[in-house]
Amino acid sequence: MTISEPRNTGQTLSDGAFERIQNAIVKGQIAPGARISEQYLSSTFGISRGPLREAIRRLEGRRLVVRIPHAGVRVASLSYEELIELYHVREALEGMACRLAAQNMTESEIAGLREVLAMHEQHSGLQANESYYQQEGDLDIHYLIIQGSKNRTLSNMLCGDLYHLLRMYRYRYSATPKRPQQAFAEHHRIIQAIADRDAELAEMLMRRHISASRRNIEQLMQEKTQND
Amino acid sequence: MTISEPRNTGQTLSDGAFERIQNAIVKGQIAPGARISEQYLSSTFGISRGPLREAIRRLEGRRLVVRIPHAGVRVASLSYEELIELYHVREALEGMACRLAAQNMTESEIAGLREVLAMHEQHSGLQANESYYQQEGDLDIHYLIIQGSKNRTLSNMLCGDLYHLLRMYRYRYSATPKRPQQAFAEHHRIIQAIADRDAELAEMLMRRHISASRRNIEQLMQEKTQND
DNA sequence: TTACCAAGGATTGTCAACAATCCGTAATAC
DNA sequence: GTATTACGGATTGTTGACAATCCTTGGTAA
Repeated sequence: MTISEPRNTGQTLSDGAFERIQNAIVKGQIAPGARISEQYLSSTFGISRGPLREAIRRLEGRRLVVRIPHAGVRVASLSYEELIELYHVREALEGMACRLAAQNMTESEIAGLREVLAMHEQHSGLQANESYYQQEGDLDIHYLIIQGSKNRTLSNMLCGDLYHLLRMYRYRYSATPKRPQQAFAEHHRIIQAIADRDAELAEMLMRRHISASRRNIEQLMQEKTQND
Repeated sequence: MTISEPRNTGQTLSDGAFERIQNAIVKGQIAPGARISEQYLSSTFGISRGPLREAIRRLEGRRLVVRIPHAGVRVASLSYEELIELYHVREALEGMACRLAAQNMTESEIAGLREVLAMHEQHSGLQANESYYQQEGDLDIHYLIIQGSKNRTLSNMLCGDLYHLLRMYRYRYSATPKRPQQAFAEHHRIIQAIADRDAELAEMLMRRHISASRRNIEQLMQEKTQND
Protein backbone atom coordinates (compact mmCIF):
# COMPACT_ATOMS: atom_id res chain seq x y z
CA MET A 1 0.00 0.00 0.00
CA THR A 2 1.56 3.23 -1.13
CA ILE A 3 -0.25 6.39 -0.20
CA SER A 4 1.32 9.51 -1.53
CA GLU A 5 -1.25 12.22 -2.15
CA PRO A 6 -0.07 15.38 -0.44
CA ARG A 7 -3.56 16.34 0.58
CA ASN A 8 -3.97 19.25 2.94
CA THR A 9 -5.19 18.60 6.42
CA GLY A 10 -8.94 19.08 6.66
CA GLN A 11 -8.80 20.95 9.93
CA THR A 12 -7.06 18.73 12.35
CA LEU A 13 -4.37 16.10 11.88
CA SER A 14 -6.85 13.35 12.59
CA ASP A 15 -9.31 14.70 10.03
CA GLY A 16 -6.57 14.98 7.43
CA ALA A 17 -5.51 11.39 8.01
CA PHE A 18 -9.14 10.26 7.87
CA GLU A 19 -9.61 11.80 4.44
CA ARG A 20 -6.37 10.48 3.08
CA ILE A 21 -6.98 6.93 4.23
CA GLN A 22 -10.60 6.98 3.08
CA ASN A 23 -9.50 8.17 -0.33
CA ALA A 24 -6.81 5.54 -0.53
CA ILE A 25 -9.30 2.81 0.35
CA VAL A 26 -11.97 3.97 -2.05
CA LYS A 27 -9.54 4.42 -4.91
CA GLY A 28 -8.16 0.97 -4.35
CA GLN A 29 -4.68 2.15 -3.38
CA ILE A 30 -5.04 -0.10 -0.36
CA ALA A 31 -6.46 -3.45 -1.33
CA PRO A 32 -9.57 -4.76 0.43
CA GLY A 33 -8.56 -7.11 3.19
CA ALA A 34 -5.12 -5.56 3.46
CA ARG A 35 -3.78 -4.92 6.90
CA ILE A 36 -3.29 -1.34 8.04
CA SER A 37 -0.17 -0.61 10.04
CA GLU A 38 -0.40 2.23 12.51
CA GLN A 39 3.33 2.74 12.58
CA TYR A 40 3.67 2.84 8.80
CA LEU A 41 0.86 5.32 8.32
CA SER A 42 1.89 7.57 11.17
CA SER A 43 5.44 7.83 9.84
CA THR A 44 4.16 8.25 6.28
CA PHE A 45 1.84 11.06 7.26
CA GLY A 46 4.34 12.55 9.65
CA ILE A 47 1.96 12.49 12.58
CA SER A 48 1.96 10.58 15.84
CA ARG A 49 -0.12 7.50 16.48
CA GLY A 50 -2.73 9.32 18.55
CA PRO A 51 -4.58 11.24 15.85
CA LEU A 52 -3.98 8.40 13.42
CA ARG A 53 -5.76 5.94 15.69
CA GLU A 54 -8.65 8.37 16.00
CA ALA A 55 -8.90 8.54 12.21
CA ILE A 56 -8.95 4.76 12.04
CA ARG A 57 -11.65 4.57 14.68
CA ARG A 58 -13.74 6.94 12.61
CA LEU A 59 -13.27 4.71 9.58
CA GLU A 60 -14.30 1.81 11.75
CA GLY A 61 -17.54 3.58 12.60
CA ARG A 62 -18.06 4.05 8.87
CA ARG A 63 -17.48 0.32 8.36
CA LEU A 64 -14.69 0.96 5.89
CA VAL A 65 -12.26 -0.97 8.05
CA VAL A 66 -12.66 -3.88 10.43
CA ARG A 67 -10.77 -4.07 13.67
CA ILE A 68 -9.89 -7.09 15.73
CA PRO A 69 -8.77 -6.10 19.25
CA HIS A 70 -5.05 -6.43 19.78
CA ALA A 71 -4.65 -7.81 16.28
CA GLY A 72 -4.93 -4.82 14.00
CA VAL A 73 -7.33 -3.43 11.44
CA ARG A 74 -7.99 -4.50 7.87
CA VAL A 75 -9.69 -2.77 4.99
CA ALA A 76 -13.26 -4.00 4.81
CA SER A 77 -13.64 -6.70 2.24
CA LEU A 78 -17.02 -7.43 0.70
CA SER A 79 -17.80 -10.97 -0.27
CA TYR A 80 -19.74 -11.68 -3.43
CA GLU A 81 -22.85 -12.25 -1.37
CA GLU A 82 -22.47 -8.89 0.35
CA LEU A 83 -22.04 -7.17 -3.00
CA ILE A 84 -25.35 -8.63 -4.17
CA GLU A 85 -26.94 -7.60 -0.89
CA LEU A 86 -25.69 -4.09 -1.46
CA TYR A 87 -27.35 -4.03 -4.86
CA HIS A 88 -30.67 -4.87 -3.27
CA VAL A 89 -30.21 -1.99 -0.85
CA ARG A 90 -29.27 0.29 -3.69
CA GLU A 91 -32.30 -0.79 -5.68
CA ALA A 92 -34.56 0.21 -2.81
CA LEU A 93 -32.85 3.49 -2.02
CA GLU A 94 -32.24 4.74 -5.56
CA GLY A 95 -35.75 3.73 -6.46
CA MET A 96 -37.05 5.95 -3.69
CA ALA A 97 -34.65 8.71 -4.70
CA CYS A 98 -35.97 8.56 -8.24
CA ARG A 99 -39.55 8.74 -7.01
CA LEU A 100 -38.78 11.79 -4.94
CA ALA A 101 -36.81 13.34 -7.78
CA ALA A 102 -39.87 13.12 -10.01
CA GLN A 103 -41.74 15.07 -7.37
CA ASN A 104 -39.11 17.57 -6.36
CA MET A 105 -36.73 18.35 -9.21
CA THR A 106 -37.05 21.75 -10.81
CA GLU A 107 -37.61 22.10 -14.53
CA SER A 108 -34.12 23.46 -15.03
CA GLU A 109 -32.62 20.54 -13.15
CA ILE A 110 -34.50 18.18 -15.43
CA ALA A 111 -33.18 20.09 -18.40
CA GLY A 112 -29.68 19.58 -17.01
CA LEU A 113 -30.39 15.88 -16.78
CA ARG A 114 -31.30 15.81 -20.44
CA GLU A 115 -28.12 17.64 -21.36
CA VAL A 116 -25.95 15.08 -19.65
CA LEU A 117 -27.87 12.32 -21.35
CA ALA A 118 -27.34 13.96 -24.75
CA MET A 119 -23.67 14.30 -24.01
CA HIS A 120 -23.50 10.62 -23.20
CA GLU A 121 -25.22 9.84 -26.46
CA GLN A 122 -22.53 11.58 -28.46
CA HIS A 123 -19.70 9.81 -26.72
CA SER A 124 -21.36 6.43 -26.57
CA GLY A 125 -20.81 5.82 -30.28
CA LEU A 126 -17.09 6.38 -30.02
CA GLN A 127 -15.69 4.57 -27.07
CA ALA A 128 -18.53 2.10 -26.79
CA ASN A 129 -18.29 -0.23 -23.85
CA GLU A 130 -16.07 1.14 -21.17
CA SER A 131 -16.81 4.79 -21.15
CA TYR A 132 -20.45 5.01 -20.32
CA TYR A 133 -20.15 3.89 -16.77
CA GLN A 134 -16.97 5.68 -15.85
CA GLN A 135 -18.43 9.13 -15.39
CA GLU A 136 -18.43 10.58 -11.95
CA GLY A 137 -19.73 13.40 -9.88
CA ASP A 138 -21.94 15.91 -11.57
CA LEU A 139 -21.73 14.10 -14.88
CA ASP A 140 -23.28 10.98 -13.49
CA ILE A 141 -26.97 10.61 -14.17
CA HIS A 142 -27.50 8.64 -11.02
CA TYR A 143 -25.78 11.28 -8.95
CA LEU A 144 -27.95 14.04 -10.39
CA ILE A 145 -31.14 12.13 -9.78
CA ILE A 146 -30.16 11.34 -6.20
CA GLN A 147 -29.43 14.98 -5.53
CA GLY A 148 -32.74 15.81 -7.18
CA SER A 149 -34.61 13.87 -4.52
CA LYS A 150 -33.96 16.81 -2.19
CA ASN A 151 -33.64 14.29 0.60
CA ARG A 152 -30.28 15.00 2.20
CA THR A 153 -30.35 11.92 4.41
CA LEU A 154 -30.93 9.71 1.41
CA SER A 155 -28.25 11.53 -0.59
CA ASN A 156 -25.70 11.10 2.13
CA MET A 157 -26.37 7.39 2.38
CA LEU A 158 -26.16 6.79 -1.36
CA CYS A 159 -23.40 9.21 -2.31
CA GLY A 160 -21.45 8.78 0.90
CA ASP A 161 -21.52 5.42 2.57
CA LEU A 162 -22.78 3.14 -0.18
CA TYR A 163 -20.98 4.90 -2.97
CA HIS A 164 -17.64 4.32 -1.29
CA LEU A 165 -18.32 0.65 -0.77
CA LEU A 166 -19.61 0.04 -4.28
CA ARG A 167 -16.79 1.98 -5.86
CA MET A 168 -14.30 -0.29 -4.12
CA TYR A 169 -15.75 -3.24 -5.91
CA ARG A 170 -16.44 -1.80 -9.31
CA TYR A 171 -13.10 -3.08 -10.53
CA ARG A 172 -12.99 -6.31 -8.58
CA TYR A 173 -15.98 -8.01 -10.08
CA SER A 174 -15.39 -5.72 -13.04
CA ALA A 175 -18.97 -4.72 -13.43
CA THR A 176 -18.41 -3.37 -16.90
CA PRO A 177 -21.66 -4.39 -18.43
CA LYS A 178 -21.76 -5.18 -22.11
CA ARG A 179 -25.02 -3.38 -22.27
CA PRO A 180 -24.31 0.32 -22.77
CA GLN A 181 -27.06 0.83 -25.32
CA GLN A 182 -29.52 -0.88 -23.02
CA ALA A 183 -28.43 1.24 -20.09
CA PHE A 184 -28.68 4.35 -22.20
CA ALA A 185 -32.21 3.52 -23.25
CA GLU A 186 -33.13 2.83 -19.65
CA HIS A 187 -31.72 6.17 -18.54
CA HIS A 188 -33.69 7.85 -21.28
CA ARG A 189 -36.95 6.32 -20.11
CA ILE A 190 -36.23 7.17 -16.49
CA ILE A 191 -35.63 10.81 -17.32
CA GLN A 192 -38.77 10.92 -19.38
CA ALA A 193 -40.77 9.62 -16.43
CA ILE A 194 -39.24 12.26 -14.19
CA ALA A 195 -40.07 14.96 -16.72
CA ASP A 196 -43.64 13.67 -16.81
CA ARG A 197 -43.69 13.88 -13.00
CA ASP A 198 -44.72 10.24 -12.97
CA ALA A 199 -43.15 9.30 -9.64
CA GLU A 200 -44.56 5.79 -9.62
CA LEU A 201 -43.12 4.94 -13.03
CA ALA A 202 -39.82 6.69 -12.37
CA GLU A 203 -39.24 4.55 -9.30
CA MET A 204 -40.17 1.36 -11.08
CA LEU A 205 -37.86 2.07 -14.01
CA MET A 206 -34.93 2.92 -11.78
CA ARG A 207 -35.44 -0.24 -9.78
CA ARG A 208 -35.51 -2.34 -12.93
CA HIS A 209 -32.41 -0.56 -14.15
CA ILE A 210 -30.43 -1.43 -11.03
CA SER A 211 -31.97 -4.86 -10.76
CA ALA A 212 -30.82 -5.60 -14.33
CA SER A 213 -27.31 -4.50 -13.49
CA ARG A 214 -27.36 -6.78 -10.46
CA ARG A 215 -28.50 -9.75 -12.50
CA ASN A 216 -25.78 -8.92 -14.98
CA ILE A 217 -23.18 -9.36 -12.26
CA GLU A 218 -24.82 -12.53 -10.99
CA GLN A 219 -24.74 -14.00 -14.49
CA LEU A 220 -21.14 -12.93 -15.06
CA MET A 221 -20.18 -14.58 -11.82
CA GLN A 222 -22.00 -17.75 -12.68
CA GLU A 223 -20.26 -18.04 -16.05
CA LYS A 224 -16.94 -17.40 -14.42
CA THR A 225 -17.32 -20.12 -11.81
CA GLN A 226 -18.38 -22.56 -14.50
CA ASN A 227 -15.31 -21.79 -16.60
CA ASP A 228 -12.91 -22.21 -13.70
CA MET B 1 -26.24 13.71 31.45
CA THR B 2 -25.76 11.02 34.02
CA ILE B 3 -24.36 7.79 32.78
CA SER B 4 -24.05 5.11 35.36
CA GLU B 5 -24.48 1.66 33.89
CA PRO B 6 -21.63 -0.51 35.08
CA ARG B 7 -21.32 -2.27 31.78
CA ASN B 8 -18.38 -4.57 31.26
CA THR B 9 -15.75 -3.56 28.77
CA GLY B 10 -16.42 -5.13 25.39
CA GLN B 11 -12.82 -6.02 24.84
CA THR B 12 -10.87 -2.86 25.12
CA LEU B 13 -11.44 0.29 27.14
CA SER B 14 -12.31 2.22 24.02
CA ASP B 15 -14.84 -0.39 22.93
CA GLY B 16 -16.41 -0.36 26.36
CA ALA B 17 -16.74 3.41 26.32
CA PHE B 18 -18.17 3.26 22.80
CA GLU B 19 -20.93 0.91 23.88
CA ARG B 20 -21.75 2.84 27.01
CA ILE B 21 -21.99 6.17 25.23
CA GLN B 22 -23.96 4.72 22.35
CA ASN B 23 -26.39 3.19 24.78
CA ALA B 24 -26.72 6.43 26.69
CA ILE B 25 -27.43 8.35 23.50
CA VAL B 26 -29.95 5.86 22.14
CA LYS B 27 -31.77 5.56 25.43
CA GLY B 28 -31.98 9.30 25.72
CA GLN B 29 -29.82 9.54 28.83
CA ILE B 30 -27.87 12.19 26.97
CA ALA B 31 -30.20 14.59 25.23
CA PRO B 32 -29.82 15.24 21.50
CA GLY B 33 -27.77 18.37 20.95
CA ALA B 34 -26.15 18.09 24.36
CA ARG B 35 -22.46 18.71 24.54
CA ILE B 36 -20.16 15.83 25.43
CA SER B 37 -17.28 16.61 27.75
CA GLU B 38 -14.19 14.49 27.35
CA GLN B 39 -13.00 15.22 30.83
CA TYR B 40 -16.33 14.39 32.45
CA LEU B 41 -16.71 11.09 30.63
CA SER B 42 -13.12 10.00 31.11
CA SER B 43 -13.33 10.59 34.86
CA THR B 44 -16.80 8.98 35.00
CA PHE B 45 -15.60 5.88 33.21
CA GLY B 46 -12.30 5.87 35.00
CA ILE B 47 -10.26 5.83 31.84
CA SER B 48 -7.92 8.33 30.27
CA ARG B 49 -8.86 10.66 27.45
CA GLY B 50 -7.06 8.60 24.82
CA PRO B 51 -9.40 5.63 24.47
CA LEU B 52 -12.35 7.90 25.19
CA ARG B 53 -11.54 10.10 22.22
CA GLU B 54 -11.24 7.00 20.06
CA ALA B 55 -14.70 5.91 21.15
CA ILE B 56 -16.07 9.34 20.30
CA ARG B 57 -14.43 9.27 16.89
CA ARG B 58 -16.12 5.93 16.25
CA LEU B 59 -19.46 7.44 17.19
CA GLU B 60 -18.67 10.31 14.84
CA GLY B 61 -18.15 7.82 12.01
CA ARG B 62 -21.55 6.40 12.82
CA ARG B 63 -23.05 9.89 12.75
CA LEU B 64 -24.37 9.61 16.29
CA VAL B 65 -22.38 12.66 17.34
CA VAL B 66 -21.24 15.75 15.49
CA ARG B 67 -17.85 17.26 16.09
CA ILE B 68 -16.68 20.80 15.50
CA PRO B 69 -12.89 21.04 15.55
CA HIS B 70 -11.54 22.67 18.67
CA ALA B 71 -15.07 23.26 19.90
CA GLY B 72 -16.27 19.88 21.12
CA VAL B 73 -18.77 17.24 20.12
CA ARG B 74 -22.54 17.22 20.48
CA VAL B 75 -25.07 14.42 20.32
CA ALA B 76 -26.54 14.39 16.83
CA SER B 77 -29.84 16.16 16.72
CA LEU B 78 -32.33 15.41 13.99
CA SER B 79 -34.52 18.21 12.78
CA TYR B 80 -38.14 17.54 11.94
CA GLU B 81 -37.25 17.55 8.26
CA GLU B 82 -34.53 14.97 8.80
CA LEU B 83 -36.92 12.76 10.72
CA ILE B 84 -39.31 12.79 7.79
CA GLU B 85 -36.44 12.10 5.43
CA LEU B 86 -35.52 9.14 7.57
CA TYR B 87 -39.03 7.76 7.25
CA HIS B 88 -38.72 7.84 3.48
CA VAL B 89 -35.48 5.90 3.73
CA ARG B 90 -37.10 3.46 6.08
CA GLU B 91 -40.05 3.02 3.76
CA ALA B 92 -37.71 2.06 0.94
CA LEU B 93 -35.51 -0.26 2.98
CA GLU B 94 -38.17 -2.01 5.04
CA GLY B 95 -40.25 -2.42 1.92
CA MET B 96 -37.35 -4.22 0.30
CA ALA B 97 -36.76 -6.24 3.45
CA CYS B 98 -40.39 -7.33 3.44
CA ARG B 99 -40.17 -8.34 -0.21
CA LEU B 100 -37.09 -10.44 0.49
CA ALA B 101 -38.68 -11.89 3.62
CA ALA B 102 -41.59 -13.17 1.55
CA GLN B 103 -39.06 -14.96 -0.63
CA ASN B 104 -36.64 -16.18 2.00
CA MET B 105 -38.37 -16.81 5.32
CA THR B 106 -38.82 -20.40 6.36
CA GLU B 107 -42.24 -21.74 7.22
CA SER B 108 -41.33 -22.01 10.87
CA GLU B 109 -40.16 -18.42 10.92
CA ILE B 110 -43.47 -17.35 9.47
CA ALA B 111 -45.23 -19.38 12.15
CA GLY B 112 -43.18 -17.47 14.72
CA LEU B 113 -44.33 -14.24 13.15
CA ARG B 114 -47.94 -15.31 13.57
CA GLU B 115 -47.34 -16.20 17.19
CA VAL B 116 -46.02 -12.76 17.99
CA LEU B 117 -48.96 -11.21 16.20
CA ALA B 118 -51.38 -13.32 18.23
CA MET B 119 -49.62 -12.31 21.42
CA HIS B 120 -50.00 -8.68 20.44
CA GLU B 121 -53.68 -9.25 19.81
CA GLN B 122 -54.20 -10.46 23.37
CA HIS B 123 -52.43 -7.53 24.94
CA SER B 124 -53.80 -4.90 22.62
CA GLY B 125 -57.20 -5.02 24.27
CA LEU B 126 -55.78 -4.30 27.68
CA GLN B 127 -53.27 -1.52 27.53
CA ALA B 128 -54.60 -0.06 24.31
CA ASN B 129 -52.58 2.86 22.98
CA GLU B 130 -49.11 2.86 24.39
CA SER B 131 -48.17 -0.75 24.47
CA TYR B 132 -48.32 -1.89 20.90
CA TYR B 133 -45.34 0.06 19.70
CA GLN B 134 -43.12 -0.40 22.69
CA GLN B 135 -41.98 -3.93 22.00
CA GLU B 136 -38.39 -4.49 21.15
CA GLY B 137 -35.98 -7.02 19.85
CA ASP B 138 -37.31 -10.44 19.04
CA LEU B 139 -40.81 -9.43 19.99
CA ASP B 140 -40.99 -6.74 17.37
CA ILE B 141 -42.72 -7.72 14.16
CA HIS B 142 -40.63 -5.35 12.13
CA TYR B 143 -37.46 -6.76 13.58
CA LEU B 144 -38.46 -10.32 12.75
CA ILE B 145 -39.37 -9.43 9.19
CA ILE B 146 -36.11 -7.57 8.66
CA GLN B 147 -34.15 -10.54 9.93
CA GLY B 148 -36.25 -12.73 7.68
CA SER B 149 -34.96 -10.94 4.61
CA LYS B 150 -31.73 -12.90 5.09
CA ASN B 151 -29.90 -9.83 3.84
CA ARG B 152 -27.32 -9.06 6.50
CA THR B 153 -26.32 -5.74 4.98
CA LEU B 154 -29.91 -4.58 4.98
CA SER B 155 -30.46 -5.86 8.51
CA ASN B 156 -27.44 -4.03 9.81
CA MET B 157 -28.56 -0.78 8.26
CA LEU B 158 -32.09 -1.01 9.60
CA CYS B 159 -31.48 -2.58 13.00
CA GLY B 160 -28.18 -0.82 13.57
CA ASP B 161 -27.74 2.63 12.15
CA LEU B 162 -31.31 3.69 11.42
CA TYR B 163 -32.80 1.98 14.43
CA HIS B 164 -30.59 3.97 16.78
CA LEU B 165 -31.47 7.25 15.14
CA LEU B 166 -35.19 6.59 15.02
CA ARG B 167 -35.26 5.32 18.56
CA MET B 168 -33.76 8.59 19.74
CA TYR B 169 -36.72 10.44 18.36
CA ARG B 170 -39.52 8.13 19.22
CA TYR B 171 -40.17 10.05 22.40
CA ARG B 172 -39.37 13.52 21.11
CA TYR B 173 -42.07 13.82 18.51
CA SER B 174 -43.86 11.19 20.59
CA ALA B 175 -44.83 9.08 17.65
CA THR B 176 -47.39 7.19 19.66
CA PRO B 177 -50.01 6.79 17.00
CA LYS B 178 -53.61 6.66 18.01
CA ARG B 179 -54.03 3.92 15.52
CA PRO B 180 -53.09 0.64 17.21
CA GLN B 181 -55.99 -1.29 15.71
CA GLN B 182 -55.10 0.01 12.29
CA ALA B 183 -51.46 -0.91 12.73
CA PHE B 184 -52.47 -4.33 13.96
CA ALA B 185 -54.64 -4.93 10.91
CA GLU B 186 -51.82 -3.78 8.67
CA HIS B 187 -49.38 -6.15 10.33
CA HIS B 188 -51.87 -8.93 9.87
CA ARG B 189 -52.16 -8.29 6.16
CA ILE B 190 -48.39 -8.04 5.75
CA ILE B 191 -47.83 -11.37 7.42
CA GLN B 192 -50.51 -12.95 5.30
CA ALA B 193 -48.77 -11.71 2.15
CA ILE B 194 -45.48 -13.13 3.37
CA ALA B 195 -47.14 -16.46 4.12
CA ASP B 196 -48.59 -16.45 0.60
CA ARG B 197 -45.08 -15.79 -0.72
CA ASP B 198 -46.47 -12.75 -2.50
CA ALA B 199 -43.32 -10.61 -2.44
CA GLU B 200 -44.80 -7.83 -4.52
CA LEU B 201 -47.79 -7.38 -2.24
CA ALA B 202 -45.76 -7.78 0.94
CA GLU B 203 -43.49 -4.93 -0.07
CA MET B 204 -46.36 -2.69 -1.04
CA LEU B 205 -48.20 -3.27 2.24
CA MET B 206 -45.12 -2.62 4.33
CA ARG B 207 -44.44 0.58 2.45
CA ARG B 208 -47.99 1.76 3.00
CA HIS B 209 -47.72 0.83 6.65
CA ILE B 210 -44.63 2.98 7.17
CA SER B 211 -45.89 5.70 4.90
CA ALA B 212 -49.06 5.94 6.99
CA SER B 213 -47.03 6.25 10.15
CA ARG B 214 -44.99 9.01 8.54
CA ARG B 215 -48.10 10.93 7.52
CA ASN B 216 -49.36 10.45 11.04
CA ILE B 217 -46.35 12.31 12.37
CA GLU B 218 -46.64 14.99 9.70
CA GLN B 219 -50.26 15.57 10.65
CA LEU B 220 -49.49 15.60 14.36
CA MET B 221 -46.81 18.18 13.74
CA GLN B 222 -49.08 20.33 11.65
CA GLU B 223 -51.77 20.38 14.33
CA LYS B 224 -49.19 21.22 16.94
CA THR B 225 -47.78 24.19 15.04
CA GLN B 226 -51.30 25.48 14.46
CA ASN B 227 -52.13 25.30 18.13
CA ASP B 228 -49.00 27.11 19.21
C1' DT C 1 8.30 -35.39 10.01
C1' DT C 2 5.00 -33.37 12.91
C1' DA C 3 3.24 -31.37 17.01
C1' DC C 4 3.95 -28.60 20.83
C1' DC C 5 6.12 -25.09 23.66
C1' DA C 6 8.88 -20.89 24.78
C1' DA C 7 11.20 -16.75 24.01
C1' DG C 8 11.65 -12.77 21.43
C1' DG C 9 10.07 -9.12 18.60
C1' DA C 10 6.59 -6.42 16.83
C1' DT C 11 2.18 -4.31 17.23
C1' DT C 12 -1.66 -2.57 19.61
C1' DG C 13 -3.67 -0.34 23.84
C1' DT C 14 -3.19 3.12 27.55
C1' DC C 15 -1.52 6.92 30.00
C1' DA C 16 -0.11 11.55 31.57
C1' DA C 17 2.02 15.78 30.20
C1' DC C 18 2.37 19.50 26.86
C1' DA C 19 0.75 22.66 23.11
C1' DA C 20 -2.81 25.03 20.55
C1' DT C 21 -7.28 26.80 20.14
C1' DC C 22 -11.57 28.61 21.59
C1' DC C 23 -14.94 30.97 24.73
C1' DG C 24 -16.44 33.97 28.26
C1' DT C 25 -15.25 37.98 30.96
C1' DA C 26 -13.97 42.30 31.99
C1' DA C 27 -11.84 46.43 31.02
C1' DT C 28 -11.34 50.20 27.77
C1' DA C 29 -12.38 53.45 24.14
C1' DC C 30 -15.74 55.85 21.45
C1' DG D 1 -24.66 52.65 26.34
C1' DT D 2 -22.42 49.99 22.86
C1' DA D 3 -18.76 47.94 20.53
C1' DT D 4 -14.08 46.37 20.60
C1' DT D 5 -10.22 44.13 22.41
C1' DA D 6 -7.09 41.94 25.53
C1' DC D 7 -6.78 38.54 29.14
C1' DG D 8 -7.48 34.12 31.64
C1' DG D 9 -9.57 29.79 32.16
C1' DA D 10 -11.13 25.76 30.18
C1' DT D 11 -11.29 22.42 26.59
C1' DT D 12 -9.55 20.13 22.71
C1' DG D 13 -5.50 18.39 19.94
C1' DT D 14 -0.96 16.17 19.96
C1' DT D 15 2.97 13.82 21.51
C1' DG D 16 6.20 10.31 23.31
C1' DA D 17 6.78 6.84 26.66
C1' DC D 18 5.08 2.72 28.92
C1' DA D 19 2.20 -1.59 29.43
C1' DA D 20 -0.28 -5.49 27.58
C1' DT D 21 -1.23 -8.59 24.00
C1' DC D 22 -0.43 -11.22 20.00
C1' DC D 23 2.25 -13.51 16.29
C1' DT D 24 6.33 -15.53 14.64
C1' DT D 25 10.42 -18.05 14.97
C1' DG D 26 13.26 -21.32 16.69
C1' DG D 27 13.94 -25.30 19.29
C1' DT D 28 12.72 -29.66 21.46
C1' DA D 29 10.49 -34.01 22.01
C1' DA D 30 7.58 -37.75 20.51
